[in-house]
Amino acid sequence: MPLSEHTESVQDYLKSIFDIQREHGRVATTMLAERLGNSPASVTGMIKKLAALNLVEYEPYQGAVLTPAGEKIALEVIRHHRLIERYLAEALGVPWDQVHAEAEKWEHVLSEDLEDRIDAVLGYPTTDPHGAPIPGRDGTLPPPHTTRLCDLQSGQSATVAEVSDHDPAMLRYFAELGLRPGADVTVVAVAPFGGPLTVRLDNAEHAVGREVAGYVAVCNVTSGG
Amino acid sequence: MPLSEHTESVQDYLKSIFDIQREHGRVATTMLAERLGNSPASVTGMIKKLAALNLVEYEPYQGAVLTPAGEKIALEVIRHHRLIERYLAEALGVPWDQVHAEAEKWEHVLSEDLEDRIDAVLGYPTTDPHGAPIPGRDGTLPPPHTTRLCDLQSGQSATVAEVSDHDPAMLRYFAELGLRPGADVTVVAVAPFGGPLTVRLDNAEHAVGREVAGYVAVCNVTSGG
DNA sequence: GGGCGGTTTTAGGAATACCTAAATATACCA
DNA sequence: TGGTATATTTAGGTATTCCTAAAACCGCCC
Ligand SMILES: [Mn+2]
Ligand SMILES: [Mn+2]
Ligand SMILES: [Mn+2]
Ligand SMILES: [Mn+2]
Repeated sequence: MPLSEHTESVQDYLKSIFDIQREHGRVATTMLAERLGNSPASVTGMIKKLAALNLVEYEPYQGAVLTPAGEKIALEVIRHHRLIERYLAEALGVPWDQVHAEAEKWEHVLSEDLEDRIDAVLGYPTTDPHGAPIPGRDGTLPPPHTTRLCDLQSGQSATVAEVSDHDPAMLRYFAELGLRPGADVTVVAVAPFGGPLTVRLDNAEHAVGREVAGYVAVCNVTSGG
Repeated sequence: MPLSEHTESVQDYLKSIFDIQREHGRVATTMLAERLGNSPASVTGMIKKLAALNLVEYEPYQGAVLTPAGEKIALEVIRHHRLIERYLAEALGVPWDQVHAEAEKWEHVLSEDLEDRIDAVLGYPTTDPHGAPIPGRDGTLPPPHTTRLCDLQSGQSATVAEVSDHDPAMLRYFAELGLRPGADVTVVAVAPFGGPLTVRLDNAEHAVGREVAGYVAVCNVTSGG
């Protein structure tokens, strides 16, 4: 059963449910409604439909969880999305703050054959331009990163692993700072009372808000040096 | 007003109306219904909607004709379609009997920005892989070819200009024969009573049915030699 | 343990784009 | 010029996916 067995709407719901579930466990109606920009009432209706299709398990008032079948489709859509983002950035030079919007549309009409061709042309990449992992053809996906830039303490260094890709303006800001996946970052100072972090990137120092730093995942954390 | 102002359905209707209008003038309900695979009743309904949007002129029982606004959108969709076909064939190696189906889906979600990037990467091509002209950004399109392979007489040579792209099996047949845009073809013999043509391509001779030869447009016709 | 606020579902409806069956207009032919 | 076959439209319906407003539920706090 290829993706095209399901409507674009169903694909988008499953994708969002997957994302929320990763972060929060069971998916509440309102949270899903906010993410999708639909009314809670509409979301209830669609969740019931997904449950009837055996794509989610649903208990009224208790939220929804993906079934294995639903998760498989979600991962397939996410694979399309991230492969396309990577392709647009690499092969067509689309700026990284624009690839998301383009992929959002294309992901639903990509054939499996074209998916494979794109994968091959790119040399079977494992991450999208924002550092997010691309699910394998078999639906495998590494666990999410656990450490964020805002979790680091003064003096610690790390490698940028992934940045949030939903706000184009924030992505342009990240690009300005040099805050891209693979970049080395050092936390020079952490202001108290939830204040900004001072970080060093490419030998330049920048003050960044605590909240923004929460949208950056890091790995390879080392202390001092 | 970008393409996305109109539904995919509207885009497909306008494209088909444009195609039919080129060949037959005023577009009859039934012919459009056949092309789209919809019932005539549905087509009547949509034509009335298009007329309300000022995209076609419509006289009940007399068929429809595109307005300038409708034609502009049709040409825009066709430009997307043919650029995408070309891109898929050239950049991703999609076989020429498969590009049509893929482009049919992608054409509706292509942004103007990505359209420009693809155009540039391809070096501003003027035809798709089947020889059909790609409308310019400004909506210009050369007049259709007037001579078909089946119109040639014994002894005449010509250059293949364009082949029909709607039947993948026929495209594979054309590829086998070497009947691709730009190829030189000579008509060696024409059987009487609507019989087959014998044609020479790449120094090999083939008998092809009169009907199939009607799906091949030619140019640069020369007699004898 | 009752009440209250926020969450969620139900009820009722709108828009889009299809369909089949029946009615009607057109065009052609005798 | 009437009659009929064909093309087209109208009438009535279905499926999808969204909406707002109102009702129902859940959990927390006093
Ligand atoms: Mn896929
Ligand atoms: Mn991304
Ligand atoms: Mn365009
Ligand atoms: Mn083509």
